[in-house]
Amino acid sequence: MKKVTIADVAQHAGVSKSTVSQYLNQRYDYMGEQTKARIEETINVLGYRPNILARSLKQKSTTTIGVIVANILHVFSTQVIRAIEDVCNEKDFHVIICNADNQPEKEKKYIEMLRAKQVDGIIAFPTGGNIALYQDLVRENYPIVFIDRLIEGIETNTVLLDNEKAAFIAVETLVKNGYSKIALLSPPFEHAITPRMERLNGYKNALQEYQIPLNEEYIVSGKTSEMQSLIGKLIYLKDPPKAILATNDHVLMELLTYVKKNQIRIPEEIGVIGIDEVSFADIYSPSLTTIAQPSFEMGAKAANLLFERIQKKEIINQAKIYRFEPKLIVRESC
Amino acid sequence: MKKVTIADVAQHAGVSKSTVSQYLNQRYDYMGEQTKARIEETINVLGYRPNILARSLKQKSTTTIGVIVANILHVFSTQVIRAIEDVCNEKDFHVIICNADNQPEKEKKYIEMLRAKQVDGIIAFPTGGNIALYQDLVRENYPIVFIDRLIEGIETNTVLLDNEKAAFIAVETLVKNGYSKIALLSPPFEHAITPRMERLNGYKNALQEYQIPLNEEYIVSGKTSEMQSLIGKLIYLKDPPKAILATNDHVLMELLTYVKKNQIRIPEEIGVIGIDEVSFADIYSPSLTTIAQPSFEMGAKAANLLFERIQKKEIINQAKIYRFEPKLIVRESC
DNA sequence: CTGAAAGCGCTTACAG
DNA sequence: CTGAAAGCGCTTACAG
Repeated sequence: MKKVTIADVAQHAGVSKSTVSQYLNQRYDYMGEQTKARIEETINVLGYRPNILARSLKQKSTTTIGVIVANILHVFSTQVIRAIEDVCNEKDFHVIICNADNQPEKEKKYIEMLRAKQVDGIIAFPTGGNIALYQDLVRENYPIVFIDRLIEGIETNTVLLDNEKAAFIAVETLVKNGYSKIALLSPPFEHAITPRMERLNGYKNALQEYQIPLNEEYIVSGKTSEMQSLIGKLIYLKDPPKAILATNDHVLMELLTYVKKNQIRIPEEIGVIGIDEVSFADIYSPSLTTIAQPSFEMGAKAANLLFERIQKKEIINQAKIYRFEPKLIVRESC
Repeated sequence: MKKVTIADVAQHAGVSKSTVSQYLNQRYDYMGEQTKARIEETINVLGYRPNILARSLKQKSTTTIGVIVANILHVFSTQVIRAIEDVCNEKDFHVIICNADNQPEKEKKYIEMLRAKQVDGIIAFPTGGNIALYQDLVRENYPIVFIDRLIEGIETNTVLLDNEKAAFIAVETLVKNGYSKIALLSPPFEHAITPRMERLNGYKNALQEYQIPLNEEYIVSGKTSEMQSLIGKLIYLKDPPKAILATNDHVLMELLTYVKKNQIRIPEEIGVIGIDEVSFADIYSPSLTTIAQPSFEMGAKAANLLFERIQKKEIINQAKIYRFEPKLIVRESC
C-alpha cells in the first residue's frame, strides 16, 4: 500500500497541491465551498494523512520536546514527566523521554540526538557533567529549562524545590515534637548535587536556629550499598540520635529496611521524618511524616516556561530560578 | 546564528553536497584521504550538525517509536518504559511517550499523531476501545505490538503476563499455608480488561483444583472509591474469609489502608497475598508475599518484537502471544 | 574518486 | 479564489 501524498489528493480532487495545503492548514479565507467539499471528500476516500515530517522540515518546528531525566524509575521523575506530558498534550506537542542515568556521556549523546531530531526544546534534570554543552545551548538561545538541579554559571530557567526550607521544616518539626538529637541521612555529597547540598544546609541552619549544637557524627551519607552499615554505626553511637531525617525516598527505604531488620520501634525508639513523599506513607505503621515536593506543579511549570521560550523567539535572557514550597504532611512517625 | 547545512559544509570544503553526505554516512569506500580530512575539519569549524528530519523524510525512517501507556504513574508502566528505552537506546532509537489514561479517544488521537509524525512503530497498552483503528494498522502491516492486554480479533504480537497462572499460584500458596476461605479483591470487571478477567479465572481454577467450593461473596470488585466499604462488607460477612488475594497493586493498597484503619493483624487475622510487586513489600510489617510480573523482560521483549517487525519489511503476519511467567516472592503475610 | 540532478512531502510567497 | 515554482536539508542512483 503506497503512501498517499498531498499530490495524490490534489490530482484526484482536480486542484493544485497549494490548495490542498491551504485546506489542511484551515486557511479557508478565499476557498470556494465546492473546492473545500471536494478536497475533504478526496481526503477521506484516499485515506490521506499528512506527513508531519515534511511540514516540520519546512516550518522548522517539530512540535516535539525532549525530556532528559536522571531515571524514569524514580517516582519524582514520573510525576514530573506526567505533568509535562499533560501540558504538552494540550498544545498538541509530543515528548521524547531519555534516561541519562546520571551519566554525563549519556546526557551528551541524548542532547545531541534530540537536537539533531530538531526538537523544539529540552527539559532536563542536568547531570552537571556537561557544562560546556549547556553553555553552547544557552549561547545559541536554544530553549532549555532545568529541573531539580542548579548548574552554576548556566543562565537558564530552573525549577526546583526550596530544599533548604524542606530540611529546615523537617528539623523544626522534630524539635517541636521534643527531639534534639537529630541525625541526617543522605545520599553521597561527592558531586555536590543541588538537592543534597541544600538539604544539608537547611538541616544545619535549623539546628542553629534552635540552638542545637551540630554533631558531625549525626551527619551520615553514603551509597546505598553501604547504608545498612552506616545506619548501624549511627544507632550504636555512644550518644545515639533520637530522631533521623532521611533526605530522600531512597535513603528512607534504607532506614526502614534497617529498622525492620533490627526490630526498632518508630517513633518510640527513633523518630523518623523523610523528604519526598512515598506511596506507602499512609499505610505503613506508624504512618510516615514526610515533606513532599509539589512534583506536578513543578513539571507543569517547567513545561510552561519552556513553551514561553519556544513561542517568543526574542532573546529574553532573563533566566530565573523558580523555587517551590515543600509541603509538610504530618503523620505518626515522629 | 544561522543553521549550517550540508550545503555550507560542501561549499567551505570545496566539495559537493553528495560527497559530504557520503562522508556523513560513513561511505568512505572511494573517498580520498584529504577529502575526508577536509570535510571533517570543516564540520568542526562550522559546528555543523545534521538535520535528521531531512534525512528521515528521504529515508522514510525516523528512528523513533511511540509508546502508549495507560498511565505512566503506574510502576509497571514505568518499568516497561524503562526497558523499552534501554533497548531503543542501543539501537539509537528514541521513544515518544503518551498517556492514554484508558480513554479510547485519547488513544486514537495519539495513534494518529504518532503516525503523522512517521514513527517507525508503536508499542501500546491498548484501551480496547479502538478496534477499527487497530485493524487498519494491522491491515496496513504497520509495526505495532500490544502489551498487557489481549485484544480479541487483532492479529498482532502481544506480550503479557500469564495472568491465570499468577492467580493460580497465589491461591495455591494460600492453600498450602492452610487457608481455604480465600477471597479475591479486584478492580472492576466491566470492560473485561484482560488481566482482570484472567486473574479471576486463575482464582476459580485453583479453587476447583483444590476442591474448595466457590463462594460468590468472596469475589469482590469495584472502583477505588468504593473499595473501603466493599472490604468492610467482606470482612463482616457471617463467614468471613481467612485470606485475601489482591489482584493488583492498587487493590492491595486499598486493602492495606483498610487493615491499618481497622487494626487488623496480618497474617494472624487475615492472610494477604498480592499480584504485582510493590516497592514496600520488604519493609512492610509483616513483609508482603507477592507475585511479581517480570516487567523489564516484558518491556524488552515488546521492544525486540517491534524491532523485528520494523527491520524486515516483509509481511510476516505470524502474530503471537508471548506469555511471561509470574514470580512468587514468599514473604510473611500469609 | 566526485559531482549534478532529482526527489522525499510538505509550505509559502507571488502572480494572475 | 487558485496554481506554478521554489525551497526546507538531506540522500541516492547515475554519470563521468
